[in-house]
Amino acid sequence: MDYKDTLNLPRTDFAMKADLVKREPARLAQWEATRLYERIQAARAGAPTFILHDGPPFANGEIHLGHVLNKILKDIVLKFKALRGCRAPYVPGWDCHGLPIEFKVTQELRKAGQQPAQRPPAPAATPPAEPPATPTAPAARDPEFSPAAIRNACDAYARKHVAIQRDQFKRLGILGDWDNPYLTLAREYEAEELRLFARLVERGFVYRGKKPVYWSIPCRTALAEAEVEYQDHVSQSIYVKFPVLGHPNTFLLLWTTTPWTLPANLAVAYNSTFSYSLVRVPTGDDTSEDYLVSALLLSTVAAKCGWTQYQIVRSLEDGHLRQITYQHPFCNRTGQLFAGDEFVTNDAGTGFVHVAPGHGLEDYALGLRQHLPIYSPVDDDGRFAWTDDLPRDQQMPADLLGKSILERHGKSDANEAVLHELRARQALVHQENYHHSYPHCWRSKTPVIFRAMDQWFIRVDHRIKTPAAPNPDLPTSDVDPHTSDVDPHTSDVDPHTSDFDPHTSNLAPRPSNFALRLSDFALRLSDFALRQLALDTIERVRWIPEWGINRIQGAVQSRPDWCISRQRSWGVPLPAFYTATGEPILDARVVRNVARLVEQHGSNVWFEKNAADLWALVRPADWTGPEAAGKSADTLDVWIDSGSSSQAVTARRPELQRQPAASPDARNHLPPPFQADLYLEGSDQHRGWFQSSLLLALAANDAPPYQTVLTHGFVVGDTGEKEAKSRGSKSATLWVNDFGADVLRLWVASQDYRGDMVLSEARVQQVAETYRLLRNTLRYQLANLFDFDPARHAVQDSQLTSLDRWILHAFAQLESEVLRAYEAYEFHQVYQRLGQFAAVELSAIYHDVIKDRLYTDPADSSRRRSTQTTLHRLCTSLCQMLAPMLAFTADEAWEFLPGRSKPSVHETVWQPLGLAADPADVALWTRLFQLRDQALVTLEQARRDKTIGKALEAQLQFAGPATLLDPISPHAELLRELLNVSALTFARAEAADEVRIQLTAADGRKCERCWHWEPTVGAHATHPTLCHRCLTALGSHLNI
RNA sequence: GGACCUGUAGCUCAGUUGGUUAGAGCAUGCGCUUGAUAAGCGCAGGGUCACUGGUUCAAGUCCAGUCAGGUCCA
Repeated sequence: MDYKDTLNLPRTDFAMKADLVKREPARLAQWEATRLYERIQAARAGAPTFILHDGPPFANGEIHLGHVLNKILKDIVLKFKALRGCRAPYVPGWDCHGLPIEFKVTQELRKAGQQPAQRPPAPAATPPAEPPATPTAPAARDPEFSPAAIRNACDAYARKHVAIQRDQFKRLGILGDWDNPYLTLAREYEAEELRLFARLVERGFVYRGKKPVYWSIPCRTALAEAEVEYQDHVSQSIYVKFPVLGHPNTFLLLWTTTPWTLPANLAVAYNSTFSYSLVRVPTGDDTSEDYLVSALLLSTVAAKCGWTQYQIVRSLEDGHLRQITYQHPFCNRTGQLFAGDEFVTNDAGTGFVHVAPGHGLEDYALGLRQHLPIYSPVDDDGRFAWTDDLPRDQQMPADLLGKSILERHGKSDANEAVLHELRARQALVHQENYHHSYPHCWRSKTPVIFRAMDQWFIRVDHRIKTPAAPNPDLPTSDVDPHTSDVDPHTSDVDPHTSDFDPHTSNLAPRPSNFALRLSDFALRLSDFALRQLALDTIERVRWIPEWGINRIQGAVQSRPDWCISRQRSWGVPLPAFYTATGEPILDARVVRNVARLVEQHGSNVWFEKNAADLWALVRPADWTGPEAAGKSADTLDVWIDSGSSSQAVTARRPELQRQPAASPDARNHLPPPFQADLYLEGSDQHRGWFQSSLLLALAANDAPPYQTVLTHGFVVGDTGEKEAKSRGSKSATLWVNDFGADVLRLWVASQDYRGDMVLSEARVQQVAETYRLLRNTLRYQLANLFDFDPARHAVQDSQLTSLDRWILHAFAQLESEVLRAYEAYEFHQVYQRLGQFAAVELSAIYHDVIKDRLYTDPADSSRRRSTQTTLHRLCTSLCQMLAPMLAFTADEAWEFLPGRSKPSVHETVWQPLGLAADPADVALWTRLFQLRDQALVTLEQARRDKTIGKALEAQLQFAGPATLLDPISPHAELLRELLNVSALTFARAEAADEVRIQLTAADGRKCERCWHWEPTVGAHATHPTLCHRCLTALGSHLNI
């Protein structure tokens, strides 16, 4: 007969080949059909909450690898938290407003050469012309299309891309409320954002001021960063004399490449760390002039200016320079010197930099610091013009007025006129062409200018006058637990029982050291300016990795006031009005009324109604201020959009509210409703969303929007350089289609995300190898559980064999390490530990050793059932440990697990096994593994000598002194099993000081069934090819 | 140009407060097995710890600088 049929060989339908690209979409469909996400949320009702607030990606284009990384990391966190019993909802979001979309849409509209179809119906009569928003309001919009038309097209565009990206995200196995994401274009969102803005207005944070922006002269429009292209350009580089007051014949020598900005010069900057020389240059027989120049640049400057003989009179430092006053070369005013170490360099020029606060960002920042006017004597056509910022007699000579800055054939009237002015006063020392890269308008291809415009700002150093009253727009966090509709008895998880061991878990819903209570902050905003409050708060937030704190501190410390107005159509309207004389009206009550209107009709209402109608709708009944004649045409900076999400989403969505606290004391420690446990984004967001969210939450609601902020690096290509489509990089969807989402997820988990992550075909291949290892591990276990029913066959702990106890002990250690790593967000450690455990402890040792007992022992023998009990436990926990990373595969394997409690692994609660081992056992096993290592060398030697092929052909003799042998000799069978040899004996050798191993060919013959070499083979007449053990095993089977 | 960060075997990661000969797993090579088989087991090779200098009895680890790469800013 064929004895193979009498073995308990493994069998399973869990395929070895993953076929992820085919299998994953099917599982996804099943998750959706059975509403898995909703089931998990329902099962966790009443459990401790973990709120991760999603940073909204931009609703433009397809997802790229950065999105993949970010969303998978978030999903791993949330799946882990849910697995550990938390209610961890996920509300995905999209950032829908902003220039890139408006840009794309206007291009498309222009290409189509027509107004969009969904243009609002034109009124019967021509609508009354709007009064200009302000006298200097920029005409930033595309004149070809009405704002409402552009906005409708942008809305459609954004929604289309939300749908595209949503499907791509879902394909990655990310569970969440995809049917109800938050969109910054939703009217509820916009309304809440405006209410937050109202709060800033009433607290005095918002003001109107001037700031230099890019300006395209032919297009008569302000430009955004993204609309500027850098091109090579030839500028006029000039060295100019500025007379020093009180020192005749003494001049500052300064350098500029934009002569036309000289009429706007209000200061000169130097570097306080440089040394400056006063040099005397002969100009005639007895005459000379003195010049101030940076010492290090002196020789270059002298060469350019043709100073052949000059003398250094003395050197000057910071202390001298700051006291100097100079006369403007052709305007009737004086100026001062200021330190500008950030931008005064020693690699070009003279060490003195011309400062025109209305014409440059650095100049502007210095101007603000020194309280200089933001003076920009240029009109919308790019021509010189007097302004009201300075008295007329201090401004440029009248013959400069009207000169155009726009270049024609490389020359501009304004530059020429200024040069003429300088020459006439002998103030021009040197002039040359200067080749450099300079910003140009993307449409007209002309050089752009920097020009100060009226803008709205948030004052970052503002301190509110009175202690904060509660924000009326915020839901109260003080929920009465008795009126809560959550029934803790229907929940899977009892928040009050001991699932959360403080020693092994920091999953307690709120680590108390990070519980930032409102009361801590409410008073402090009146004690400290916003910036200082933010800096204090930053120290109380947990930053992962720790150095993230440096980034955010740097960003907050160095930031200027926040310019929040944009001359754009696709955004939330900046709800200001203007009087007939152009005075702005910005009032919190009006803003709240606008919010109400927007909530009812959407923000298009602002663009579709004229100022009079709008004003009538939002004017407070008891209004005593000036009446509005015009409305703002500006939109809010998109960073206000996404930065408002703590109030617009975290505080508003019902599922993001916390479980009401059980005791009054605990309730005092409940964080405010807009505060999330975790924000998780790329490290570029320190300056972006982390900052905007923090400032807005503090300014409006007195507390930070997050307790912990985790950042990750970026995905780079094989060469370590940035991945970009332009470099021919593979798209995210292609990666998914080539490898499957689970391999990509595993790749994400394998990476230490604190640095850059290199993605390449070869490296993903490596991860795919690990994937196969893990999949095979699960497959082996499942295949050997084919006849196991835990309810009927499970063996009690005390009945487990020593080998089983060993692996469970090792597994318990693994589990606590994996748990720790997950909790510390160190997923690459999870990956390493699981991979190594599967390879070494399981595949190379345990799985290899137990084959003999699983296959050859009687099916229902206690030894086999003990091992199956162990396998069942291992496989159960392994599926759970893998589930956050291998979302599809772990769930697929789970379906094959006998006696599983829930349909999906993602619904289960992962309870660590925690089998503690007897210390004596641990010592024994340590010794056995030492001997095993030693024996493996002996076996390998014999294999090379062709004495044996497989280990079962060998028998081993361990010889040594009694002191070494006695502790292990009772465990000969254990050791034999561990080595998988046919026989193992011990021999006393008192003279030896160590154990020696001798290998010989095994006695007897090979048993046809178990493949052991046994002397008993041949003893039985009917079954001459079987050993005694197999005969016994087959006793009932064969009717022996 | 500035701020912050990263740089340990081909790959992914360990490496406590400085302390023997720098460790794993994967991959590679060579064997074994053919009852996990497009699997499994064993053995072996592989590192100037980016580079240079310093502190120290002792440096992958501390300090300074250089180089390469990234993010943000200019």
